[in-house]
Amino acid sequence: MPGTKRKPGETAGSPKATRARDRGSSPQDRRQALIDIAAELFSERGFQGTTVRDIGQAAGVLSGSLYHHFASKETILEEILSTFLDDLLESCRGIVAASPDPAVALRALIEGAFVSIGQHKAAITVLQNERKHLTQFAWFAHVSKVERSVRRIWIKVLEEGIADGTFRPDLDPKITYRFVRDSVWAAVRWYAPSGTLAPAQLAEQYLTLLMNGLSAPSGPGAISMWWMDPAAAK
Amino acid sequence: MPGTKRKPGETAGSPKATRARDRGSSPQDRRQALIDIAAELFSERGFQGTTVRDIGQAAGVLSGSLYHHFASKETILEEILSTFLDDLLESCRGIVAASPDPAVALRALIEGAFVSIGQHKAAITVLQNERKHLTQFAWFAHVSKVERSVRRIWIKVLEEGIADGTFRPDLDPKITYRFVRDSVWAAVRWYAPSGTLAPAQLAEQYLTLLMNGLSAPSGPGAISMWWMDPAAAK
Amino acid sequence: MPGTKRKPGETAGSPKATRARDRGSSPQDRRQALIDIAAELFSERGFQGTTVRDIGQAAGVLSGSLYHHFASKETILEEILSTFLDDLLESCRGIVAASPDPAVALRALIEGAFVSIGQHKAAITVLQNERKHLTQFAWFAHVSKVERSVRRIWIKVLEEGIADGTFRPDLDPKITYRFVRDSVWAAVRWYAPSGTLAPAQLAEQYLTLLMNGLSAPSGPGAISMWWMDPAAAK
Amino acid sequence: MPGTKRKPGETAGSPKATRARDRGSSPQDRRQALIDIAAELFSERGFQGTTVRDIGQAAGVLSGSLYHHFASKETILEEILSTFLDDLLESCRGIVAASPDPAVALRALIEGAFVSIGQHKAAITVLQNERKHLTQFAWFAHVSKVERSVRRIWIKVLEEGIADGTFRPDLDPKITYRFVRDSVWAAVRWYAPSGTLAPAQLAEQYLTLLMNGLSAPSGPGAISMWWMDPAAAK
DNA sequence: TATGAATGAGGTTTCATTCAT
DNA sequence: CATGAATGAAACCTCATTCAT
Repeated sequence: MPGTKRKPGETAGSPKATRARDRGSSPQDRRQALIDIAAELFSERGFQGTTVRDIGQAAGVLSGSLYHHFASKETILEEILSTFLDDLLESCRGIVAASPDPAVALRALIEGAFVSIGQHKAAITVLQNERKHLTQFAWFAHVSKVERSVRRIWIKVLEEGIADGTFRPDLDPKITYRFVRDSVWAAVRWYAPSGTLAPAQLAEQYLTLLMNGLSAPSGPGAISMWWMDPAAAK
Repeated sequence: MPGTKRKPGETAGSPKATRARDRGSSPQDRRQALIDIAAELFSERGFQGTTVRDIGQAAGVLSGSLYHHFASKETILEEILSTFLDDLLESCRGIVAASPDPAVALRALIEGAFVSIGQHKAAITVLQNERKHLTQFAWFAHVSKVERSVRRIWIKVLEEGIADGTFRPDLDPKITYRFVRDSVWAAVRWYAPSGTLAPAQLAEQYLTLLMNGLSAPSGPGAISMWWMDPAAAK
Repeated sequence: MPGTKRKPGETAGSPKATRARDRGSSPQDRRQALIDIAAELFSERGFQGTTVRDIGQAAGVLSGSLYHHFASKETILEEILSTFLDDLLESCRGIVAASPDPAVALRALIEGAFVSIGQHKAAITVLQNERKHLTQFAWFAHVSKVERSVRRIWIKVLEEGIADGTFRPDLDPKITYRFVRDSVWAAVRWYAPSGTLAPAQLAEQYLTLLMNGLSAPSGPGAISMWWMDPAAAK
Repeated sequence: MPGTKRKPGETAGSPKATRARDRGSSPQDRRQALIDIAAELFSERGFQGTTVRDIGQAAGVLSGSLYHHFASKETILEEILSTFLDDLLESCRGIVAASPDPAVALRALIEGAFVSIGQHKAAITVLQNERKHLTQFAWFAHVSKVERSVRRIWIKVLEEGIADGTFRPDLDPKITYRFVRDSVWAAVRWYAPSGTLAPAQLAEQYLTLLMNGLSAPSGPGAISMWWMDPAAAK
């Protein structure tokens, strides 16, 4: 169709354009819907890689209209991250309050982290990918603070487990925490909860690996040390 | 308005301005030096978060001068990623060629991955954080291809280890590979090889955790299954 | 160097700066006005010789604002050329449909071409000067296609005129078409419709030359002045 | 071949690179060769559309090297245009000096113009396409001056032909000059002297058209008036 | 003479944000 | 609340030109 004039700038996408107005929901719901749309995009393209135009388009409004709901693009991210971390902290607190036993607590913490991948994919993705770039913002201090609270809970569980003989004593709780946290959350990049692998299955695989290690169980007391440097092990 | 002079938007950093021309290094070195500078910045601020002005400034030249050496900002990244993956593949191939034993091979693969954190920090960081945004570029196909080759090597080692009874048979090699890969490379975000923790120490901690699991070794035959779902375990 | 403010590289022309927002025209008009401004500049300085800053400045906005209306500088040109050629084709089709006689049709085609100089100066100028550089763009295919349609119409008229004995048979219609087309449109470079020479007068001069040639009519019954405007000729 | 490092910036094109040095010719010849190369590119891509890198590459040297031969890109163009116009003026002067008869002189002038298309394609192209942009340069005054001299010669021939009854008296010599000049030179855009159409043939077609007009010759005194508006002509 | 690294100005384009309607 | 036109800063990139080697 040559000769057809194109109109750039912004035009609210035709198919979704109606969605914007015929929503009988409360302003709070509208706001949350926008946050969810933005979160989806952030997790797909990154925070820097998502433009406010993208968000507006996905929501069926023009970019300028977003500023009636949020002070800035950053504000949206702030809300996404805060919600995630507040949820996470609450969940962690509930877990340790309910589970005096370190082993049980750790298991629940890990499962909870896996579950959060499904619920807070965007927040986890952005937090992993763009933390450095975000630390410059004042509001990020709150996020960091909550993160530290969560960290303290995990480390306390690990330390108690080591103290009471549940966990092996030759591990640094801080390093261990980072490994566990990172390896659980790294799954955010490839794990799609809607796929063939149920969250519980995935968690099971991971717990098996994490708790018993890769080595095949071999006769009682027969823990070999093959992974030590053979030369050094003589 | 002829005769009107506008303020230039960019000036080469004053103290280094003189250094720009009297650099006595070979042409190949200069190019590599620029790549290294860019890599450093990419790993700190991300690819999208680093401007060509930043790179130029860090190198003591104006941004335009970079285009004497590289066709585009993307080209620089391409070279960083290709170099990393080519190195990695070569290293992996050498390892499996030299280690017929799956256990020994796995150990070496993991150590090699840790070592690469120190050498290719930028590539690993960018690859983790901006993979999605990168797949749209044609050149990324090569990167993906090499990644798949590496993946095949790891999985083969895991499968062989399971087959010969070294590794526990109840793990999916593909999932296991992803966990191990992710948890090793996730360390790129916080691990500074120049710090107090030597790469070998870190690798040792990780191997301990990975091979034997978190559980403390307890008396002969006393492998409890506390981490199983308590409800299911009765 | 935080806190350092750099002089902006561009400022909307001061006297018109206020005009930018309170323009009361309809959206379509605004768009067309921008196209007209750009066309004027393109015809004066060429496409490559006109910067988007020039266009913005002439329109009283910053260059970036143009991208609210057009996807790129090229898009503006595309629209200018398409409009011209669509108009031209329509006009040619109307003429041949209304004039079964080749002689009458040719006269009308030439007059139409002269009139179009006044209406589509920019398009004709750019098309003549930068055709080669333009063929690399995909959208130019449409322009070329319409040009070929116009060409077919002209050549058909010439062929019919030769066939029925109106035009001299010793001319190649294709070459003749090119000469006529080029010599009419070449006038775009020096002809200003607002000057002392009215389009009709110019067309008349050209038709005199084209139809009878430079040679003075020598035979008996030599009719002079036939080319004058019939109305004015009494 | 992934992993292959690309080197942008400039590298003297490999196949032609040798041409640069093994030329045993005089510096004058070298200079002229560069001018010819530049002329070719200017006529293909326009002056603004040709970069000094393009010229250098076509000549097998780096762009910087051109500045040993010419003060600037503009200087090259200046030389191309001056040479053309000096040649043209000389040719025109020779023609009118040798042909006292206006009809013969005009014919020779036109033929000469056609021949010049083959010899000075670049100059004619650039002059047609970028005249406006060039008038701002001081050196262009010389070009304009010579152009005016040529114009004076043509117009004199036309005026003499009208005065002695050779050319029809109802034509404005100035307008006629422009038409003839433009329609001859417009052929530069599509006429390839190396093609199937010899320059002499083309000139013949054009002279036929120009001298006798499009109308088929019909019995003496039988000049029809078909081109008049039929409606108005009754 | 030629090279190659650099400059500096300026090009097109992007994008978060503002604001009158 | 939404629109749409605009801003202004900054992004990537180009290119004529310079100059030490």
